[in-house]
Amino acid sequence: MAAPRKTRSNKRERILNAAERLFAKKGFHGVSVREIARAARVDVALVSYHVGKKAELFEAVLLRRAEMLNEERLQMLEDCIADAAPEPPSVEAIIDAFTHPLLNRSTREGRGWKDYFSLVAQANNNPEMGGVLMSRYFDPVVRRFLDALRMALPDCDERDLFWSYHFLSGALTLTFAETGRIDNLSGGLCLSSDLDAVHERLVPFAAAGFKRLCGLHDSAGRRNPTPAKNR
Amino acid sequence: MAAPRKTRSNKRERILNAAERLFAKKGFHGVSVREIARAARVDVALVSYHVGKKAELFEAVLLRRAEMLNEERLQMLEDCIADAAPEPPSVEAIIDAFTHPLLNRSTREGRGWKDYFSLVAQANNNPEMGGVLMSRYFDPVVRRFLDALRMALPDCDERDLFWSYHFLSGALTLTFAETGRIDNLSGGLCLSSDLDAVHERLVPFAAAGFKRLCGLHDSAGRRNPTPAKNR
DNA sequence: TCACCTATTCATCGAACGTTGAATTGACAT
DNA sequence: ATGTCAATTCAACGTTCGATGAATAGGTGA
Repeated sequence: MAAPRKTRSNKRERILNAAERLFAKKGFHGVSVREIARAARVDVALVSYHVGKKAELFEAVLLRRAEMLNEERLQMLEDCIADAAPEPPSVEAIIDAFTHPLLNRSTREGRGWKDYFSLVAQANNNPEMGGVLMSRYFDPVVRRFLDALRMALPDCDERDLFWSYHFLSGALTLTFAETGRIDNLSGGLCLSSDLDAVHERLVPFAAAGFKRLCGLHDSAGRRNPTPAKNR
Repeated sequence: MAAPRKTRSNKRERILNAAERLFAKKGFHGVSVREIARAARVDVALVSYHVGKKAELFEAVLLRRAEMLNEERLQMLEDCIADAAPEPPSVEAIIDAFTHPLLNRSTREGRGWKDYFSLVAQANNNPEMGGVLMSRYFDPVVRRFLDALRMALPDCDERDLFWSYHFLSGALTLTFAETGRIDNLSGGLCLSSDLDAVHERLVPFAAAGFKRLCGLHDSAGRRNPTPAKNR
């Protein structure tokens, strides 16, 4: 009974790991099942046997880490609410609870997580299935964060709140892609891989945006200065 | 001489249009050259003849609209600088000059532009070639905008500036993808396709972020409240 | 009219694709 | 030892892929 289960082999995990890495690098259609099997050092038929068709393999990869991730994010959110009680938590603290578990894992918990987030970044920007899959796996947690933000930003307009989250999601997503573009642009001063530098800046950046958009209800200066110019 | 050139047929354009639409929907590897040729109602060999290999086709699609886009954006930037002179322009005005030509074309100038921006969104988040291609086609313009932002935010830390632009780029990029995720999340209150609603909000949101991150140099409250907590 | 050049079609190449049925292995319970 | 069932291998299915060489069509200038 001390012996670990050896009956259920680890080949399914190997397949998921290889798929994660390759899907992250080349996208769903950019990798073949045979290539994944080769990378996992596994017969190609085992992919169908253990996971299913190619689309199911992709979803399995996406789901595997989403669960523990969502768990941790909800825990951090509850903690930050409890810490601030009976006051509502600050916008900064909420955004930190939202982003920290992601950025921290990506920098400190191995290649797998980096690949995973790169995969999520591509899926999130893919109109073919991105909206559906991301909604399915992450929106339940997002709704909880929006609830917290409503506490911190009372009487906030609902549309402003959703769009502000959308902007935060976009900034976070592009960060995960780690395309190296900012490395070029900044001449090496900033590095795509330096997610600590991102975290340090994304929280105040997004918090300022939320406050500006959702905070005040006098309309003065809130909207775009030249909105109706169709030029 | 009044007759338009008919010798150079329009089949190359038809190929680029079909490629634009299909690449936007399914990504580079998700579409076959044969599928593009079929959609363009053109023999498959004509794709090679007029454009070249598949990768060259993708770049041709990307390049085609980038040129006129960059031209317009630089013009708007110069205008907004001239309007404010001798004062530096506001951060809001600069960001508006950066985003307006994109969002406005996407909403008001036909399906082709919407597809194009969706394509850009996917390329920008693709680690395989995204960083390189985006840098090549858009970074020259971006550098000009960063120059203007340095005028509006004197003594701004360079890294803060680059990262702030990165966040703006991510927010803009996810908007272009139009995945429908925010439609689900908001229960139909917000629509991915409503880029006017985005523009109205993205400018103040990002401007507030830039000012918070790049504006003040007293360190109080600027950084993330819990930066070094490795969870 | 004829030669020329571009544009277009046709047919086909070898390779790789996703998936599956049938056969083989290996450990465990009876 | 024998039967059982999950895990694994092997071989092959029909399809589609990206690319190209050879043949054809069609307008233009000589």
